[in-house]
Amino acid sequence: MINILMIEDDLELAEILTEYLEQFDIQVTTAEDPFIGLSTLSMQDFDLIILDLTLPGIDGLEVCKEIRSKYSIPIIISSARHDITDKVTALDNGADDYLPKPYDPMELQARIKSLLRRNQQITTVSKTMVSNEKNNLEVDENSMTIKFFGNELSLTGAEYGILSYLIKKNGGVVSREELIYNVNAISEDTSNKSIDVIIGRIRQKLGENSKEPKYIQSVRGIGYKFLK
Amino acid sequence: MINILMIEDDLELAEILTEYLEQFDIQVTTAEDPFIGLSTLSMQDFDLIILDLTLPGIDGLEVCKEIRSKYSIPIIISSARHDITDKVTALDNGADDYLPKPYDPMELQARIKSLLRRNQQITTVSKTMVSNEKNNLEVDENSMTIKFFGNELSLTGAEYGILSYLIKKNGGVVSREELIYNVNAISEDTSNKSIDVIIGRIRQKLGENSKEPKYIQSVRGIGYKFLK
DNA sequence: TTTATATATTTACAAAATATTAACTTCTAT
DNA sequence: ATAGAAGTTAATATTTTGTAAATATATAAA
Repeated sequence: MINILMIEDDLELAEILTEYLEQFDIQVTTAEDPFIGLSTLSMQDFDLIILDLTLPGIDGLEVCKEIRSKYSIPIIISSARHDITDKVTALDNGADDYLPKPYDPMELQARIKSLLRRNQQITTVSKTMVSNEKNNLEVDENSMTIKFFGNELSLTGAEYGILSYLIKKNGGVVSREELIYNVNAISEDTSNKSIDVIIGRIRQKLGENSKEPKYIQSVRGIGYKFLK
Repeated sequence: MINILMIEDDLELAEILTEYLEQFDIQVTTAEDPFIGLSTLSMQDFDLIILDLTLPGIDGLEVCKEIRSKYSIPIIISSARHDITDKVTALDNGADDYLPKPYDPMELQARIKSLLRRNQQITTVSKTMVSNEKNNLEVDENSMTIKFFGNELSLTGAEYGILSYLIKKNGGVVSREELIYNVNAISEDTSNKSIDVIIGRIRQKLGENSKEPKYIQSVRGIGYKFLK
């Protein structure tokens, strides 16, 4: 799923494009106002920006400069201004493409694809950390690794899946069924008992004594929870 | 100094553009014939290609596909064909931009600059070694080469594609499907098993022991990741 | 408290899944 | 024709998952 931010005050056009792009698994968030657009950008992750130039309150070129000064996200300018100076200024100010209105949505889609193909570099990092005096665990979903006091644990797929699931649940109780159903590396026809076995193996790797658990605690009759 | 290869049979236009771009420290090599263009490309390093679509002997789209299957160099299509299908097909076949003739040379220059800004990055991975610290892997996307401890590795297209992809992912787990889909030199109907074989060949060239991998680690059930 | 029952933990093992490697075929370009 | 590369297949090695059985612990009933 690709996420695009569209800064465009022509809502009718925005609507048409949004619907068109949806077909290609591209989700569009529209900001009518450029300032709202900028604040949306600071709160959410997007893969690309489509920016109109004639906006209320501020010139689109300024918005473009502003975005480029903070982010390396690809920008496509979509504008009714056909002036060569506008095009050159926009491209010089950090825009990656300039599409003069009106255009065929198909061309927009093709240009988005082309730009993202080049730009599909480093994926957004998603890290979850749990740390206090007693425990210090860091889940890196990107590399599928878990660090325990700074050292990478050597976990199998099922072990990684269960431990990261418990950690992400942030202390909530998780049933065995929930684990079987949600952890990819565990097949769905696995028996509940097998979960206990995998938990045992994780505990061993954490150097945990199940009598006095510091990390994973069993919840009788249900499953397990991660101790915060 | 920027080096551009222009494949264009309208020599008058080529002459005008060449002179214009020279002002901006851009050197243009013109190939009137597409086949000569392709062989020039294989002998010299260029930063970007400007490709006309209506060429003698072969369709420009074919040339585009051909170039993209071997190189990751940016391609700007410059064409009198305004048809939306041509635009979309070109962009889908690996072109980075499509500029309908006639255009202002100034716009061409702005688009060249914008594209190169994105594309002229070099990825370097440095590792801390026992004895000394050194940058030991360096990916140069322009020349499509990878240096290992300063020496250029002799990699085939598929090997370069996979290794550079893994490195760019910065330690993120990459599935076999993702590699098949995203690495140009690998055809899309390749079986997953073949990826393992190519990985094996890369490992051999890196002098890696798969039991104790320093560079490429397999991620059971998914694919591989590059060790940071 | 004692006993019975349910549940959890641990250990050992077999089956299944997956990765690695080598040898071979096909394809492409020269 | 030849060489090099990509891709396939099959044999081998390895790892992981899941199960079963033995043991330990907790809960509830007598």
